[in-house]
Amino acid sequence: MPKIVDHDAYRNELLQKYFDDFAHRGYSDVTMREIAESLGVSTGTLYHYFPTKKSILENMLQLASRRDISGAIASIKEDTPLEDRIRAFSNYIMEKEQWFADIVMLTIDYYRQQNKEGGFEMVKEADSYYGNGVAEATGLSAELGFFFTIFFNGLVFHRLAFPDSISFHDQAELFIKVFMTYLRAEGMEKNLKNEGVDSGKK
Amino acid sequence: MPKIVDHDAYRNELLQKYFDDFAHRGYSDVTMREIAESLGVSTGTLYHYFPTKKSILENMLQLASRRDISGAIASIKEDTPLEDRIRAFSNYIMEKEQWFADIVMLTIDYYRQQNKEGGFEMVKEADSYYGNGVAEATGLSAELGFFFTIFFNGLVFHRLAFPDSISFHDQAELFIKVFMTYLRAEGMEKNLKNEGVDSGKK
Amino acid sequence: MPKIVDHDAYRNELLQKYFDDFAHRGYSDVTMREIAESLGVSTGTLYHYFPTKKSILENMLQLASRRDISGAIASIKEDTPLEDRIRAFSNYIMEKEQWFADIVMLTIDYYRQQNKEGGFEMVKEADSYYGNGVAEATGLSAELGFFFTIFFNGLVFHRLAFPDSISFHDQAELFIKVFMTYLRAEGMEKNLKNEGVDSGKK
Amino acid sequence: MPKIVDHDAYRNELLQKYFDDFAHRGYSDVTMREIAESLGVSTGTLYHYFPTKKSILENMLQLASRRDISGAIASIKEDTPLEDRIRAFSNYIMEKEQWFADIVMLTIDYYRQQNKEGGFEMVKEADSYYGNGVAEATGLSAELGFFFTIFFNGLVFHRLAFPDSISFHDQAELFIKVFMTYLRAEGMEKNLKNEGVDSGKK
DNA sequence: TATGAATGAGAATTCATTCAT
DNA sequence: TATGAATGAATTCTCATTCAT
Repeated sequence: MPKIVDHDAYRNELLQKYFDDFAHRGYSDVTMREIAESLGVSTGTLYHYFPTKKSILENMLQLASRRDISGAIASIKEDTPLEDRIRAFSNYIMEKEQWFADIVMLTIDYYRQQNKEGGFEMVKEADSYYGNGVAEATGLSAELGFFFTIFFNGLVFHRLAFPDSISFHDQAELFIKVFMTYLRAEGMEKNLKNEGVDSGKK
Repeated sequence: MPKIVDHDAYRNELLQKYFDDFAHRGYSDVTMREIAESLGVSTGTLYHYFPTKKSILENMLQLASRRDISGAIASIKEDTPLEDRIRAFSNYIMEKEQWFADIVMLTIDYYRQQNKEGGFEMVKEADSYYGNGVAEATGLSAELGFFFTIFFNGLVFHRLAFPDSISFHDQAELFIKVFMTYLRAEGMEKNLKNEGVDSGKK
Repeated sequence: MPKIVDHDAYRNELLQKYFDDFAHRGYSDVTMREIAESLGVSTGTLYHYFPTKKSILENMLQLASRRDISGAIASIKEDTPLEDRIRAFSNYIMEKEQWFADIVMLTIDYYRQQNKEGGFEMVKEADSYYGNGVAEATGLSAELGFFFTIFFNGLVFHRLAFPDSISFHDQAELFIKVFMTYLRAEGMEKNLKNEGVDSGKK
Repeated sequence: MPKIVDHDAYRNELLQKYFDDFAHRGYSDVTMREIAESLGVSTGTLYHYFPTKKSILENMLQLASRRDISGAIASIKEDTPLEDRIRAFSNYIMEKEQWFADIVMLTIDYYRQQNKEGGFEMVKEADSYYGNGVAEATGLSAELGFFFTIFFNGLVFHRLAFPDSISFHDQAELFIKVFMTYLRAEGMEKNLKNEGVDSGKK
């Protein structure tokens, strides 16, 4: 019998190990040799787990979007007011800002590969992470869930491009203030999927 | 003297012609030969105008950020209420969505090159486009100008990655509603740099 | 003891199963993994039976040349006139044309490997199949045996390269006509090794 | 203006220079790097003239089949008896035996590539060299032209595989004897396209 | 015996750049 | 200025072979 290896587990391990470098350097600027070396395996072994370079990007994004949702949701405690939930999300993103920036960059790489001849389909399931996941975890409507996601993706992107330009914390707090003002003005009920959450505020 | 004018004008013409392909395919996936062919010149000629591939990216982003600001500002009429100004900006971005998506993508490429050994400095002036330009054109504070910019960059990015996910118009209108609600609640004065613009309320 | 019988029998089975693919694709274009997969064994097992890829080619040709001769000779009935014997050979080759084409191709591969550093010796015994075997089975002189063989190898080769060019049957019949005309003209006796076979033609 | 090079002439020069090695080592066993080195150019330059490795094989065979016919025909003098013409052909092949062996081997390579996915069409025009060209140059019928060609291809192949087995000269003379016997017996007229050639003997 | 994970040298091909014309 | 032939290091991917289990 051959060496016993949990193929899938090892694949994920490799993906996570190289996630950061891959995103920062960019799909096209990273070489299979470098990836292999960095992971401490031979190129042959790398190809044993990933048939093509593309498949690494594909699997990375898939893995990321899954961990993404679960991680964010886990950071939210039950039975807390809406503002706290939103702030919890915001803090979660701030803490993992680099990681979210990685996802933004890999998404661009993915988009570009997708448009190539022989490219692959966009990972539809990643879309749920953008918006629906947020909505679910906060109790907001899907539209507002996307609103939230869009802003924070924009924030992550902006700070990636211009690190010295703005403060994450300040813009995030501004967002929360603006957002909460709107929700209160409009009346919470309309914007919440689940009645009773954070209501009754005079 | 006329030579120099021609030279620069021709450079810009080349940059604009290939801008879209460059952004969509990505810095690393576009070859100098392809650029040359697409522009109808030889590689030798291309190198005559741009000493390296990097310099094309550099000049492209520079050109983009300049046209960006001027175009947006030009679309705003004087003496209009704040909401109209904001909507004018939003509409401008919607109409040129593809162009803004290109800038987002090229910015990522630029960021990545910047981090490389021998990479170049980030174009500082591009930052003004993000935020300060908006603030200036609308009369908002710099902080709110960035707030605006961040959201719309997020929106452009999101729709780039997930074209079928959300509507530009709907999310933009939602933003305007949220934003205006906040401005009205907080009192316009605090958020405007220039008194007297869009005032007279009450 | 029974192990060894199994071992060799299994080896031959593997060789025969993959003979055709090997010849058609070519020694260098076939991979050990493909061979293994096609045979339903692991690469490890394949290496258990054949220490190197070269050894597969070697054993294949050896096996082929043996079966070749025996098969052809078996197809010839005793005490038949020379023309019938020759035609029997011709028919045998026509029926197994693909098989003979395989041998032609593998022989080229073999020749090329032989010329390499570390290459192997030509299987001398295969030569007997070309010519001597035919001579023996038909009662012709060695020289005419080779003459026969040469023509039919040429025919197989030509049809391999240009399948739509000529008919096997027509050219074979032409050969027999030409050949028999010559034998009759020259006098059979001179061209036959064994007197008495197909004689009495006073 | 760029360096002035006669593209096609240089291509042919490269093809002829490497013809022999290519055939002997085999399509799959020769590397582009080796070809380039052997030709004294860089791999980049090699690719400048041949977009793929396949295209080298393709062009080589095409070039060969053309030179083949013209060379053979040129060696035949006008107004000579048929037997002399045939012998002239035979001598021509004997002198260039190595070269014909090369073509046989390359043809096999070609056939194998042709059968691959993405393979190319067989060079139809090469078929004319086999048979029709001979017929034309000797005045024989097409069928007998192919008969001739088939035998000599077989002879070349056989001597390639088993160099010590038979003599080219002996088998060639045997062929001529057999062939001429048949032609005389059948009556020349039937086998000649052009009346009057080499007839009326005795 | 049998398996298939692991290896790493080497394959075909690409590409930014140079430079003779 | 303009051309495109030439370069060669670097890229993705392959594959015969080994070996721990």
